[in-house]
Amino acid sequence: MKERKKETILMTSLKLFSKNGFHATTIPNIAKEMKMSVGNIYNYFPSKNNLAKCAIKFSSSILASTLRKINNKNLTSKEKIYEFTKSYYEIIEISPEIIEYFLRVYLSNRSMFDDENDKGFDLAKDFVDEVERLLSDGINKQELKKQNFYVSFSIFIGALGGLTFLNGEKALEEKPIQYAKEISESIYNALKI
Amino acid sequence: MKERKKETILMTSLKLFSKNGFHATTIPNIAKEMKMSVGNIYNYFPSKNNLAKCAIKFSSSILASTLRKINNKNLTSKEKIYEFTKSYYEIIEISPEIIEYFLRVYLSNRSMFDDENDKGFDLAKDFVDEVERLLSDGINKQELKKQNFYVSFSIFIGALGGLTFLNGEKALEEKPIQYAKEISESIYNALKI
Amino acid sequence: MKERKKETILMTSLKLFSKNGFHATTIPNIAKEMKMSVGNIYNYFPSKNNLAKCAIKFSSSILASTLRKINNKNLTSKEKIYEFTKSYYEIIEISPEIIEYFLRVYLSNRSMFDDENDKGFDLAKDFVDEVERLLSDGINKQELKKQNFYVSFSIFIGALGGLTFLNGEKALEEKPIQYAKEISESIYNALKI
Amino acid sequence: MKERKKETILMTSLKLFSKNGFHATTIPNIAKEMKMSVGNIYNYFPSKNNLAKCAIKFSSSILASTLRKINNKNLTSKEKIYEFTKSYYEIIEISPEIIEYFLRVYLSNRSMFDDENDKGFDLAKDFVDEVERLLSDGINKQELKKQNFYVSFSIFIGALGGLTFLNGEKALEEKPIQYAKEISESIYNALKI
DNA sequence: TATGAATGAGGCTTCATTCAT
DNA sequence: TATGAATGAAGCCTCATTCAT
Repeated sequence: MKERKKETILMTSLKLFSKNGFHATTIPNIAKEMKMSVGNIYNYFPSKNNLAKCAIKFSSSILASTLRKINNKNLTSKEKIYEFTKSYYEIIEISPEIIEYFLRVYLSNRSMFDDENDKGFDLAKDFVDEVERLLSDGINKQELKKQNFYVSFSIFIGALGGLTFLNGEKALEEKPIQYAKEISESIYNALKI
Repeated sequence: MKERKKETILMTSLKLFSKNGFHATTIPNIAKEMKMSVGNIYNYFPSKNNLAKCAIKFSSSILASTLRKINNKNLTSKEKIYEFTKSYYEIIEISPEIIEYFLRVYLSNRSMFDDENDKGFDLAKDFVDEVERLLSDGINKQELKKQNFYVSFSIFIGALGGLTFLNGEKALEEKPIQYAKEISESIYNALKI
Repeated sequence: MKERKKETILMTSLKLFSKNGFHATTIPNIAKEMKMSVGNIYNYFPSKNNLAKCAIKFSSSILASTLRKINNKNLTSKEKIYEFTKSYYEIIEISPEIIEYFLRVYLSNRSMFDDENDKGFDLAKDFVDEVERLLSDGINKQELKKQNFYVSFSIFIGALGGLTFLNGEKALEEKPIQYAKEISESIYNALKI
Repeated sequence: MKERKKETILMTSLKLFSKNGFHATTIPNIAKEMKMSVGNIYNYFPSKNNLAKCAIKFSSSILASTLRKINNKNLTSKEKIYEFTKSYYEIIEISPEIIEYFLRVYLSNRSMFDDENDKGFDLAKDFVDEVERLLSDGINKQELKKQNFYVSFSIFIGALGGLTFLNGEKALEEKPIQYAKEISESIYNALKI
């Protein structure tokens, strides 16, 4: 149950951080949202920074496991890209904070996450590894073009993030998921052999 | 000369904001970097928020004019995409702050930029308009696929930004510009008819 | 057994207070050191302040009884001074907290110990009384000079404390007890007729 | 004038620290006492700890220079001890905080003053050096007994401090300075050949 | 225009103490 | 008795902004 409450705090923080940004979210904000006292949060997390770091780990692990499940299916690369794109925008619909968090907090506070234990980007390593698996698998199956991993990664994840950004800007006319088919096809075209 | 000094302040702020983030950059930091007094900055910009907003306008105008020049050339869409990709990563090499600023400041502080006068994303309208011009021009010339603008925008700008992110993470082995050819081809493949 | 546990808490507090100071020692610190719960400490002592006050009483009573035993012996004043000096530095070697406590906690938090019941210094009254007994006894036996009690007290106890201070500063080359002979002789010379 | 204000802050802090102890004195307390804003104090001293450390340096330098002047006079050791005792209790009468500070703050927060730059006790080095000069000078002139420096230091400074303590406890019937003659004679007797 | 000292609200964090179990 | 999660007041410190010079 202690673990349970820790997770609740994490989810609430994730939500507020992703809605308002790291600096604009105060510990009292989080406490109030949870109807919990300020001090008690510190019984679960030693600092606001640590809370933000755990949130990164948490949300990147969701993305990683989502993609892992897809990678484990017996699908073509094209299908996998589509499946992940769909899942990604489903997450945005249900728990937008999981993805928004990267844009709002991680991107702009990277240095905050660097310390002797974690190397910043490593926090998302599991997810990056799964992307690599998807890509190298497609290359092996001669479905995808053999090209620099960073380029493919940028195309794939950059495109997904780009639409997320536009969604956050309220620039889209439809919900992101409506664009899933179209965007995943474009991504596929960029990566295919 | 007043205009001249205003611009110096802007450039310095842009540099510091993009290096350290908006909240981690203080007005005294900026003043010190310029060997100017804190108070005097307020003779040129009414607030720190306003400074950040002007910085957005400034840096998006650079991107916009860069792309405008390319659009005005007599080139195929493929060439234009390549040209802009190159320019984009050249900017990153010479003045990374112009691009980093979006990642560090704009993305995570959007609400800050919303007020009665500016609608946030509108700050980058000029640039978005040029992207649209590039794309619709390609469609007209039957070089690019006719598809939802937001999807194409996400692919194009998302991919460029994705690599910038990886560069910021020190995840790349080469300078971003080394990937320009490869990434612009992928983008083209994603968008072509 | 309740009394027994109470004493254990007291000893632990005394140790931590004297090692780290009153404010730097928290109730959770004490609880953890004892493998006891925070709340349970409050079943034995009503407050942290009270704990500190009891610790003073406890440690001054040790000094008082040590000196009382010496006073009850059939010794010259010179011998008594030497005996007490030795005992004092033995205590420092075995349980430095008993003496350090005065320096770390009592001296700098006197006001804390003043309330309607106790008058601060009175906490050490037993000990002060024994010092007085030693001195007046020496005067009666025409061994010690008849002089103002506070002056003699300052010389005697001040000198012992001075060396304790230097020991705490790690300024001494030997253990305090090595200086016992020399220092007690000096004290005697200061007080003798 | 900036230096002047810095000194005023120092004196005020010294006064409050010595009256109430380090932890019981808050920065707002100090600010209020000076009719100054909290933030402004930080324009002069980077932290509360640093303020306390500067106060140590300041007050030990006063003691050091007082004793240095006496050492430079052509006096017997007995006279020097008397002179310094008098000065010491004069300081207590006029600016008790200078001496009380050691008892209230330094003694009980030593570890606070230890860092890579200052070694705690070194803060008082100037003063300790002057005491050594007084003593070795007396030994050379065959007025004082050749004995361990730490022992003599403890007798001399311990005795002075002992009476200060009693004064702080309001245990004395007269002002400390009334005891100067008597106490300096006892000290001399302890140290003489 | 330029300076930089001054202000004070507000954020993070700590910890004595309580209380439900 | 014993536990330890929960409370919330209070402290240190930062920094955007102002203003007297």
